[in-house]
Amino acid sequence: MEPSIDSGASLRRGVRESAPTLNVRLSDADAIPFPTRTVERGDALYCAGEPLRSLYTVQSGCFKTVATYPSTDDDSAPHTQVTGFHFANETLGLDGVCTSRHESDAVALETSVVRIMPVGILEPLCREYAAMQHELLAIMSAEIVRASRLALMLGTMPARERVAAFLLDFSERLEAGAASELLLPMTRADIGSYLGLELETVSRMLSKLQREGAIGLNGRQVRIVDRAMLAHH
Amino acid sequence: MEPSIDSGASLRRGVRESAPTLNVRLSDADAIPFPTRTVERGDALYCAGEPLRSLYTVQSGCFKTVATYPSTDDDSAPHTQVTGFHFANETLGLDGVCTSRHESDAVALETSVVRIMPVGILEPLCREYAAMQHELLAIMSAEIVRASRLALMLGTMPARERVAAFLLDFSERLEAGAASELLLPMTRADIGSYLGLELETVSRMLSKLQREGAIGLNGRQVRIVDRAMLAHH
DNA sequence: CGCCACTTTGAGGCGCTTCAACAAACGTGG
DNA sequence: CCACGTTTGTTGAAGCGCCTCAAAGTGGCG
Repeated sequence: MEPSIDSGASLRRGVRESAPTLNVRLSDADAIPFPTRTVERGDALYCAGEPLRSLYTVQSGCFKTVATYPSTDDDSAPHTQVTGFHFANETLGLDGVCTSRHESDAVALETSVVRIMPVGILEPLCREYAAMQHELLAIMSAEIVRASRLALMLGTMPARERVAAFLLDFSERLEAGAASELLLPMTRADIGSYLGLELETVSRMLSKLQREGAIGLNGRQVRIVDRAMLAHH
Repeated sequence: MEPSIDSGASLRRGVRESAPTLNVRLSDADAIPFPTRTVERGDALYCAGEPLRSLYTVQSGCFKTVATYPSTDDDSAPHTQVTGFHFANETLGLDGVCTSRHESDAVALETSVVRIMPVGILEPLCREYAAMQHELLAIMSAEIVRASRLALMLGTMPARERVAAFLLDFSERLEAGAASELLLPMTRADIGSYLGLELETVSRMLSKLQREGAIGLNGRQVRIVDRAMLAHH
């Protein structure tokens, strides 16, 4: 896929069009000669603990971010969880700004291309262009909201609703926008880790949604049949 | 409490000292004549949906932020959850930057004082001072990490560990720093909502931790007796 | 073709929720 | 001041949802 000039489209849902000031935004970063990098399926774009050199915008493909947490424990297995999936036009590495080190691993779920934006260049750019600064802040804020929504889901929803919400969210974030034919790039285990469920539970809930007629299911191929049924339950 | 000049202390754990550039940071915002506001216990500093006018730094007291989420449902009760507690020197309102509207309610758990930083002033200031911009980005990044950690906890830990982790986190975030005598400003229901548990479960786990000798317990007074026992389990 | 990673489905058990009763602390008005 | 309702906290018993363990099925790829 060639890097499209998405000058009109905002980078994320909920991001406002920029102020009428100088119109240079992250979305327009195509205009800036940032290099790109290709990451093969299963390879890490970066790992937790590495010094933060750049932020990355997904050009094509898909990543998962995996947090490894020594837990409150010392010897036993550390907690680990998929904290997010990231598709085209989404930005990776934001969680590392605070410590100047990456807080999680970013692993490609398929062969993917990212645009590399060095933080040493990004921050001065944002000081120069108000719209760019505003958009970076907006992107980070959106990431806070995203993480909080995840926490809310993990804290309040039963398994069935979590899986349903995951499918809806996934379909809405696709470039096509609200497609009904999905091809999941991640395993049941990944989904389960993300949703705070076991992979067997994810599988069972998908099967149940299929029996109820809300979705069509064939391995990683999912067809959303009844959106309302997924949403209202 | 008078607004202390915490010029040396960083605003949050994990935030690096600023670069050797012009030394104007959010931490030094005392130097800027931002107004303050007092919020009585139980009152809202802001509510979800309101337009974002300012960010707020807690001077004294404590807040909870509550997310109300229409859920995937229409008629039944909406999901609601405490997404965070915020003590002195912590910043409120960051989740609203992306939509220019607050995403949650902020309610004072006790009579509290905040410093009001209008976003219309803050963004230009950050463009002028690199260190200030960097610190704002760092604070937002730290909030992403915080929310992700919460999600990780909700996704992986059993009830006992959640409560133990909550107590440790609380004690570390106190101004005194790692105090062992805590006075919880929030109810069991608040804690439960935050941890994705029922209030009865929180109460049971606290009692259990007391029986095991990890803490002393008397209503909202908690004394941390054995830190290792809380951490390593 | 045969291996391996992934998925599905079943059966049983545990952890947390739910429902319920009671105790304690608090504020309020008589 | 104490009686009173309200809010908060504790503890018990029963039930269910998800996890755990197990086994078989499926698809991709060397």
